[in-house]
Amino acid sequence: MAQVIDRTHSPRRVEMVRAAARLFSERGYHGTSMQHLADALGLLRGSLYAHIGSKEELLYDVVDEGAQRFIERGREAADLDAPAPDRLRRFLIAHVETAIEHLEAGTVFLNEWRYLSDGLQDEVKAKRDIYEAQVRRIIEEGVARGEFRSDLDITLTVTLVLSAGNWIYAWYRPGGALTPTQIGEKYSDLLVRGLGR
Amino acid sequence: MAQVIDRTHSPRRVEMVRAAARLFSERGYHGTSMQHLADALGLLRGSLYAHIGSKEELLYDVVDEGAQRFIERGREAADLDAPAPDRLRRFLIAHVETAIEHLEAGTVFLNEWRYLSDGLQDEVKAKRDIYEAQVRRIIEEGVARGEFRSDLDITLTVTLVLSAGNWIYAWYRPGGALTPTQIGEKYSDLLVRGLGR
DNA sequence: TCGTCGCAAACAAACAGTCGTTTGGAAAAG
DNA sequence: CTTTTCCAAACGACTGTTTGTTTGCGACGA
Repeated sequence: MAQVIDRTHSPRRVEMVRAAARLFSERGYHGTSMQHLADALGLLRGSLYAHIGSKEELLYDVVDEGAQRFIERGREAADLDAPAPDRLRRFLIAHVETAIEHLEAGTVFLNEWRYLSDGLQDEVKAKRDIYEAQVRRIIEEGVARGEFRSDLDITLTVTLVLSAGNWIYAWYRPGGALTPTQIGEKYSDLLVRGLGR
Repeated sequence: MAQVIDRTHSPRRVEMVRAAARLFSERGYHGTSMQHLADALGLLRGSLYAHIGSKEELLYDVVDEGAQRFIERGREAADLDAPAPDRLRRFLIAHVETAIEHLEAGTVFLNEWRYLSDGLQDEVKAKRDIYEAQVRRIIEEGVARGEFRSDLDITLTVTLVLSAGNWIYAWYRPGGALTPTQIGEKYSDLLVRGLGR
């Protein structure tokens, strides 16, 4: 019987989602057992089910929380009343800041979402599409207003921007030389002006 | 007893590595069981151990094979006697072509290498560093010769190039509108000239 | 202040399977 | 006849989840 559990944000549940984010990001979803989770919280395996319905529900919570944060921070930048290069700059800064403030949840969002069952995957994809549309809007309007080159392949340009942002998880480690803001700044400069002289 | 198995490239073993690449890329390393592998090959679980020493050995083979291919194709481009922008262009084309020709092994290389035990991880990291150094050389020489901007943050620039290349796995699906060569071309143009006019 | 009720949280134990791996012997190949 | 390949069976450990029961605590009326 697929037990449905209180969607409340009880302190204990929040604690579980946070522990899950850490473990899933370190060991992967399939590499993390309910035993690992229970150990991290000082409980027995079975006791977790007083707070959650299933392991997958926990994965979904982590992934969805990550997606939600990106959408909200991204919209602020995309909705700005400013030239496209500025909006792109603000967008990238927001992205890098968000990614780094929530490294663990973000890592799970990018690497483990595909282990969700089909229905839940669709919900995640929908949010990912919303985020991508924000970038696309910035690029398209930049081209329309003559702030970006008119010969851009829009789709590939959007992909390049997202590549830069999402690959953060593969290399950034806390305590690096650059602040999140600096990384965002430099990326947008690099993207807008290019490597050439 | 940690059985060590013939490192030969017997046909049956090659077939296993290929099946492992497919399954690991689809279901992840921990999400793939020896049972899945055996089913794919029409064997029983235990029979696999006539050809391999362990599941992890299989993962290492897939990952290492992927890394090797990138290094070899990358060197051809990095060693060219040509202006840096041209070498970068050739490098990106080679990268995208390699990635797409071996989508499955490449996906495993990027997503699953972290599940290797420490010793094997180090070997993979060493090869990854070799590849990164190839990009770095192109960028540094481009700056030194005045072909790229002199105010580049070299490390971050290298990271951006690798981001573009590695994120391929997240979005490319066979049968897309662009050929691997076109993707490489457009990426290098975008990176060198930037989005701005 | 006391007893006791209700309730959520956690335990203890078990469910039916699956995990990666090893072993001994049969079949197949050369 | 030797060597490789595979099966059949088992190893002990672990999987996610469910169950019945116990624990501790706040609210309650007297």
